[in-house]
Amino acid sequence: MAEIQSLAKGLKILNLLEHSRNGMGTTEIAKQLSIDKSSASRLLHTLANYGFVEQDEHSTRYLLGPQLLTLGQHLLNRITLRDHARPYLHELVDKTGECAHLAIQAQRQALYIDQVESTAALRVESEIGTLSPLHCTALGKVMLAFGGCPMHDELRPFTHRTVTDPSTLDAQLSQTVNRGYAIDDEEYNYGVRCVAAPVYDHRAVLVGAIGISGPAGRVTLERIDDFGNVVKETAYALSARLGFDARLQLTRTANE
Amino acid sequence: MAEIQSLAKGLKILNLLEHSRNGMGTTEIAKQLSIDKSSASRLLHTLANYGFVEQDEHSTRYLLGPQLLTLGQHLLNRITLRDHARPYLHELVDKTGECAHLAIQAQRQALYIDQVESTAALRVESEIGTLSPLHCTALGKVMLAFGGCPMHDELRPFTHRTVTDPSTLDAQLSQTVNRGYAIDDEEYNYGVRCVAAPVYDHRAVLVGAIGISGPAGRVTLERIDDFGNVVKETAYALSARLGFDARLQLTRTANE
DNA sequence: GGTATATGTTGCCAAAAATACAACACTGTT
DNA sequence: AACAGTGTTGTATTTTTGGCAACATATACC
Repeated sequence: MAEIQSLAKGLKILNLLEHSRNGMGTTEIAKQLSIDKSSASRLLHTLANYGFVEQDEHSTRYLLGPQLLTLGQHLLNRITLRDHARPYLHELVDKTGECAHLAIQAQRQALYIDQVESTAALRVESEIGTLSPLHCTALGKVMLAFGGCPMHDELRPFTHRTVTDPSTLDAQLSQTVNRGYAIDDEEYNYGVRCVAAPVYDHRAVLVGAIGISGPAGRVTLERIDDFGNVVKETAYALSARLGFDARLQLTRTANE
Repeated sequence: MAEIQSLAKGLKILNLLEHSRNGMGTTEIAKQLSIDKSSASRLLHTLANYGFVEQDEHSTRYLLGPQLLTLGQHLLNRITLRDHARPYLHELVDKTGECAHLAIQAQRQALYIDQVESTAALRVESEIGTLSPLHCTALGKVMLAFGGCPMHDELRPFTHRTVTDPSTLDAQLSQTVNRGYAIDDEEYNYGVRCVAAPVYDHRAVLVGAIGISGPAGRVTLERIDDFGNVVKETAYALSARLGFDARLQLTRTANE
């Protein structure tokens, strides 16, 4: 496949500048990319003409420019969580063979807003648009554990495994935070186990959760941690797609 | 000044894609930029390789890519002004009930870098990342009046109230300096009035502006001076937070 | 269903643009 | 004052790019 090399060089410069705290000089950039100073200089001028980089006040070091903000923000406004999440739900189905779901928090419950069915699965009715309780579903527990919103409602039982004791639930939630994914072990529906992980946006705010659910016969307790890690990684990739930067979360939680 | 033309073409493609709702095809892009289909195709492939654009699922139309989000977000992280300003924007919303904005000067325009919406407000699309002209917005007039950077561009009209006469604008700017805040009286958008005031840093250098904007029905001409004083005081408090000392400014202006 | 129109991608060679090298201007340092 | 470092500009050479065409694929129209 043909690549326009000078365009590629310009884009490489932008990627380089991303990782430098205080900008970079022409010579420094040229060395990193193994190109001549003069080429770097001209590439930088072009990038600057279009606002993709800008020079520091002393007209020496180059920084990322405001045009990137403009374009990036534009992107955010037009793409909804659901559109973004869909390919990742498919990825989950491909990797686990189970049904995948996307939910957001609404009305102190988990609102299912998308679903991708596994090909081999029995035909189940779509759960999109349904609300589920937070304390006994994997998607709901993610919101409790990572959303910072405590559970005040009564812990209504749905199966004999449903956790109804607040302190037991608290223990489960901190465990959830530690391992990065939540588990529902037949706590809402008999014979169904679920795993879910958090999705963050560009402000490091929890915006939803994705997860899988399947029959206890296939989603066994032996395999559930493997599933959990797959879900966790996929959710992380989706978050990155939404502009989430793990470092942001660190500073945010540090402030709280 | 030398420009790397193929890089420029790639950047132009990104700018084109910003203004298209559902992406654009190779041929369409080629026509807009008066280049050959084949060139457009190769440029797009290069942009796609680096994540600056991506193809729609049907492998046809091109959209802006996630890398722009990553880079744009990175840029935001750099700007500590934004972090400092946030509580003051909330304060403005609390005191006035209107939307509050923070902007900096970039490319001879006002770059919106943060926004806090009033609770009662209709849900408006975020303006973060957008560039606005200086001569007909309150935030922009602040930069002209207090930034010491004269206006040389043409005064393009946006509404019938937009000031297009240089000497009228000059009079407005000195009035702005005297009272300490700038007003936009439906000069950019019909039905919207804005008020803004300058933010200085520890060196007494203008670093940005904060302000509010709201429907002319609520931000009336009778109340606008009250709003102006609130904005001015809040901006002053933020400046103090950034280490600004009013005495510094006096010595600075005396030296010039 | 079959033809016609439009779109996206790939080879090839001439033509044009980017590069390397050097020279130059400028800054801060020893 | 000489020096080392940086950033920019001129010019010839060489590489890359871009136009043209063919090809493959998708979409519209009888």
